[in-house]
Amino acid sequence: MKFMTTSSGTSTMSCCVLTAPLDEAQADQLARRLKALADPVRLRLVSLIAGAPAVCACDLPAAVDRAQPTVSHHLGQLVAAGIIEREQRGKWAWFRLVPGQLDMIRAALGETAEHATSDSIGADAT
Amino acid sequence: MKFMTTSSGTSTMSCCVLTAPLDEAQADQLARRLKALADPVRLRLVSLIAGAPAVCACDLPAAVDRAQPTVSHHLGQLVAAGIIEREQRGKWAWFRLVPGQLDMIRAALGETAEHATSDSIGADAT
DNA sequence: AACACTCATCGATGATGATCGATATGTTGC
DNA sequence: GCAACATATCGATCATCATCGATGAGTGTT
Repeated sequence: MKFMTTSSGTSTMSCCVLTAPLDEAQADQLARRLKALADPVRLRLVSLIAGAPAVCACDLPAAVDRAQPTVSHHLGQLVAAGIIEREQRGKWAWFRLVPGQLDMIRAALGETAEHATSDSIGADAT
Repeated sequence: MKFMTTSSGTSTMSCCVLTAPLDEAQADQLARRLKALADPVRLRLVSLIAGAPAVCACDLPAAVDRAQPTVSHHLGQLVAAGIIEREQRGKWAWFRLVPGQLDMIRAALGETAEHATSDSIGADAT
């Protein structure tokens, strides 16, 4: 019942969902990052921020049609998840993607997986 | 405020977060799939199911250390999201990955993105 | 210093979700 | 048909979360 866990600390995320059963720590870590992305408003924020080298927070409430505190809340979640980063620039806050983070998440979801396409589904089920 | 949406019905998900700002429909769709994955128990279920051509539901409650109704609930969510599929095999239910679904999600998160790495962050911020 | 502006934090609220015991549905074997 | 088993559904509970008005903290301007 217990798997051989590798006890990955905080940022290893060994490899991917498809190669070996995730242990609890790996699953928690990946789930935390996916949860940060799994919201329509946050996805749109990420895609807006990804569209330019950096984006001013002042433009975002109108762009996603949400109140300023709501946007600030979502941006905070994305920063906490390490997906975007914040830079104060005088009166304004600018956000940009943290390079490689989205790719890490994508990689954790399956590298370039090319299995799971058998058709007989199971061998002996009485 | 309104983008030119392509009104993608149920499975288009045009391209990816990184190429153009997602409209609300695209963001909703992708968020729904990511939400289905963004839970530690479901991630472990997916990785277990991915490890074999098919997996019997009877093995899963013990494998993820949750009660049977809880596991059934999570499996239902994954099926509803189109990530796994169910097949009744006599008394047992077998689950397997739906080929290509995880890859679709990965693709929506960025194809093979290679931008967002400038350093000056914004040009004029008076 | 007083003001205007940008953005984060606080506090409240309504919605969504994870969990599991109890139960219903469906299957196998007698 | 009945007992035994596998799995889904129901109902309740507790936790998490999205949202926004009000407010606070920081910055630039006059």
